Amino acid sequence: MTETAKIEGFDLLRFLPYLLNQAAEESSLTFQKIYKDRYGLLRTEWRVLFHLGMFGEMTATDIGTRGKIHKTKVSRAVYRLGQRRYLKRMPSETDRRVEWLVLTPAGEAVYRDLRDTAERYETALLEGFTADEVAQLKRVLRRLGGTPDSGNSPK
Amino acid sequence: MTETAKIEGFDLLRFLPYLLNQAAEESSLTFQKIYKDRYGLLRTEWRVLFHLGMFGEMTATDIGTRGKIHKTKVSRAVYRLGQRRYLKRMPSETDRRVEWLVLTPAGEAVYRDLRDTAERYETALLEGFTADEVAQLKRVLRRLGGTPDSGNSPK
DNA sequence: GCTTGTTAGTTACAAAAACAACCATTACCA
DNA sequence: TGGTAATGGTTGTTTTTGTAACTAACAAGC
Repeated sequence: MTETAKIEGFDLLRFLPYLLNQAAEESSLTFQKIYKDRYGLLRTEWRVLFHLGMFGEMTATDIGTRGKIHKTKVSRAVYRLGQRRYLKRMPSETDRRVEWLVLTPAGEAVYRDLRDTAERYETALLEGFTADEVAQLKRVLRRLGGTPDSGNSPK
Repeated sequence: MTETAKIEGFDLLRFLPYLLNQAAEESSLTFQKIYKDRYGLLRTEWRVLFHLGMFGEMTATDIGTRGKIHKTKVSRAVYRLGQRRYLKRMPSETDRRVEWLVLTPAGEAVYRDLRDTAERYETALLEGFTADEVAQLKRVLRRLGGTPDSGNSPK
């Protein structure tokens, strides 16, 4: 790597959004290979699947709100997951615009496999950091990302 | 938000790659509006510009390696930055495949403006965290993202 | 009931990214 | 040398995404 040093009082390598991107890129590229190679899933599809696996029945809008995923992305992911028979759609009895989404047994199996893999992957990723560092990192990231503190938040 | 609770021992909201993504997404979407509205830059273009502003002369490959940006993305970003006269290309004397890239005065001006904006943005983003938290966050992120410790690293 | 406004979700089209194939050069090495 | 591999960079094609506009259903006020 050839380059001329050119120091000014700003270092891209310490610029937070840059660091966040690099770290996010690195960690999701690695994990992406797994769900893509193993099940042919796209990033959004994986995210939708995980939401359903974790929370059970949800509507498309619920998923979008929770995961900050745009509704068109959710819509297309749901469509593809449906085609692969990883989820089924159940029309709501009370509102005909709404469909409840729920994983099929096949979808559940994929979810469990990926969830376990994710857990192992995270463990590997965090090897070498102390429990304190990890806890603090996650706390800070949650605040930065605007993630609700815990499982439930009202609309 | 309607949902059935379905607790199993894994929480997507605590899954590190997920948190990283949310935080990265949040922070770069906000900043994206600035460089897009103000200069019509694309994300990759902004990143390339910043690299050049920070390190001075570099080749396309250098930028790709440093920033983990695929070479086709770099190539197209360089092309567009060239069209806008934000950078100029200088053929290498020793290797006719290589071109050195360097910002024009116009490019420098854009860089300085965006850099300063970025600095203010980061300050706002990190308001409410202690200096210690920030330092530790960045240290951890650098390690996760495989970012070289400081400005210079040999090939 | 009927008009107006919202909400859930899909679809169409344009912009951007991923992927692969491709020159032109330079490096390696028998 | 000369032939093969590797490198720097660009271009073409296919996937994904982003943005807007749209349909269908519900809600609210009069």
